[in-house]
Amino acid sequence: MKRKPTIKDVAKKAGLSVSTVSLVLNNKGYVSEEKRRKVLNIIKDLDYHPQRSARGLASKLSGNIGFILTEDHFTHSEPFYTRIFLGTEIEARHHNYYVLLTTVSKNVKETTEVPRFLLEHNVDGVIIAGKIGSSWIDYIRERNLPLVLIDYEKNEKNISTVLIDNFNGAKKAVEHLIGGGHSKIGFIGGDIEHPSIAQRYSGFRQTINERNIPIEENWISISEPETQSINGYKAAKKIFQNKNNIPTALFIANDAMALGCMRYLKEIGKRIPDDVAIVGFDNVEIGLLSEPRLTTINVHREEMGRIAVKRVVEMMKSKSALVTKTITPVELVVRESCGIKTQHHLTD
Amino acid sequence: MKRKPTIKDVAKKAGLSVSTVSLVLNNKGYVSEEKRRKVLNIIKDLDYHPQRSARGLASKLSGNIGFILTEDHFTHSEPFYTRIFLGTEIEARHHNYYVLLTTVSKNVKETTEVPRFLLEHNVDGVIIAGKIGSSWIDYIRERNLPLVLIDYEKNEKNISTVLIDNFNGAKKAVEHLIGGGHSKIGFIGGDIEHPSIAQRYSGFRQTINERNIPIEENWISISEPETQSINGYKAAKKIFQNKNNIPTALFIANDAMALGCMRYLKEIGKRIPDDVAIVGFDNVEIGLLSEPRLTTINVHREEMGRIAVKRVVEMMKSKSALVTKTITPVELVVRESCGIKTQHHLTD
DNA sequence: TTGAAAGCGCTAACAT
DNA sequence: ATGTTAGCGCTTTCAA
Repeated sequence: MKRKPTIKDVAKKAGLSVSTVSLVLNNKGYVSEEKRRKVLNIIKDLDYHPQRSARGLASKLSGNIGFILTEDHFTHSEPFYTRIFLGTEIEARHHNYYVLLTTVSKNVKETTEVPRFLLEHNVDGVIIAGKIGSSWIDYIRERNLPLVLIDYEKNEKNISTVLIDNFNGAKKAVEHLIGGGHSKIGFIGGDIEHPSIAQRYSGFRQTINERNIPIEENWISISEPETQSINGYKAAKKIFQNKNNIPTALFIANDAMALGCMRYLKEIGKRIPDDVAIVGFDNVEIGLLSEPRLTTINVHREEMGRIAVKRVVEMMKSKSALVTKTITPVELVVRESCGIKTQHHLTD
Repeated sequence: MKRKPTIKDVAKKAGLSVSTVSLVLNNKGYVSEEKRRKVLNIIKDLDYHPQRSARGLASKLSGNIGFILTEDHFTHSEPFYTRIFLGTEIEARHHNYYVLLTTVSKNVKETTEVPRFLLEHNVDGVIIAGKIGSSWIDYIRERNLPLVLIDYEKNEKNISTVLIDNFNGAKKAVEHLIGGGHSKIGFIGGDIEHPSIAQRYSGFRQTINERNIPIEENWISISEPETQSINGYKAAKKIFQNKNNIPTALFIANDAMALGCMRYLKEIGKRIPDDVAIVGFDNVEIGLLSEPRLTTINVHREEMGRIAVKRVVEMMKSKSALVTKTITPVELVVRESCGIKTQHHLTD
């Protein structure tokens, strides 16, 4: 078995110095077109690939991007965040970076809890997805690492973010229901502390107001602690306990809760969408398997991951830490749970 | 901002040589208990963490484990494999390794397609989850990298594997149905080329035979190309097209297909479990949200990931590439889709 | 535009 | 049991 070629081998074969080869490798400095080509060819011939650790040691850069997720997010909202993660991996590949994923608890507790890639200076930038404790954000910023948040923001902190157009998503959902003839519309939110949920809620209220539809506070649930299916179930239970005053439609802040809610409604004999129309948010895969299939708001999760990587890479290249805020668009995906046919029927 | 401490700083402060510190760091050689303690304390004081790339360069080891998934697996069977991946991450942490995840197409096509971590010698071992082309397996073995397969095996290749006890899982599922009084039991398999599916199928047949129940081939579908929900849907359609000869129960080789099948059955007005009882396999999270909730066979996905890491680490430490085959147990999880109550009711 | 040489932080002989 | 020293493969001044 032959040894892996090194930059020396390339240099020797090219009759050039190691440093010239290095310049070609990194697209730096000035190298004549002729020699550049020559080097490139030899690299291909030898199937040479520079070794990460050597580069890292010499350049002080790891070539890695850290991706942090809170444990509960990874465990519960799995399909939502894994898709984002997949996006980061794909995009990172294009920029020749690796993504190191790790999960952490909500807040920094002790050093032993800090991701190793931070302790070992093994990442050049960090992406955090979802709601997370401020302590983490501070920790990373203190270390002067480029940081991008996905689906979360802290206004007071001035950090680059990649967000969802939650407000307009909510607007589209509610307008769709109104367009379908509904005027008794409720809302289930879950953890209202999460900016995304708060925005969806505000989109809901504002749209209802704009259309001069009275808001019935009893049909609104924003006190659940989380946004999982069970919270949707419980919220629905509360809303429907007063049998004389129930909504005919619900806009629910995410699909997981929408599914939980549907389950409860079926248990008490409500038909969906005939008795209660439902629109969710996120467009997770499960919505296609539910009965009826879920009308929802599509979120470009993979794309969000990709954008986050682009931002981090920008920040890493130019140290001018220009703070950006990218809002990704959303679309209504009409299926059966809303009971409304539309001309703008999007495919799944 | 102060410089990150290096091994030299530790050595100096301890009044010892760098090599002694290095020995302590790696638990190698002989260092007196006294000095060892001293070094350890100083490391803690300084909050010193050895730098990966320096270690990598000097030791020829990257400290990374590669995790390869085929694209379709990541995209379609998301919840199944992400949980395995999570397990690898957790276990890797204990051994001080990072896991680099990448997706590839089913077979090696060209060099540009080869995961960078292989090209750049950036992993010390590899884990592959799910069915994958032989070409990938060969590629990795040629490079002499420790390799462990999860939920897949190639008998002729002699590779370490972490598998599911598919046969007994199928047995448990079928026996549960028989115990519930069913004698007209069908099977939906999907991609029968996958060893796991083949084993579940064989468990099905053997159990039925043991109980002297006639097998009706029309109730068996093993010709679908994949194992996704749509395949379950289509398979059910075929099985139920002859209205005069239909089963009262189905054992379905995975939950995704079980859900697809349930959807079809509902469309044609069959009640579950009253008309058709269903048992799936895998215990994916969605099964809890279905209507009725899915009876299934639980697979320890996270644990499988952890075991795979343990095996790879063993192989990396001792070059004695002892081939191991670990079969992880499964349990029946009784919910509503089978219509059978049991004393051994497991929690979710 | 190219080359020589120092050195990144660590490990691993080897010497003591 | 501990220290000395030579690299690991690359990037990066600095000189030419």
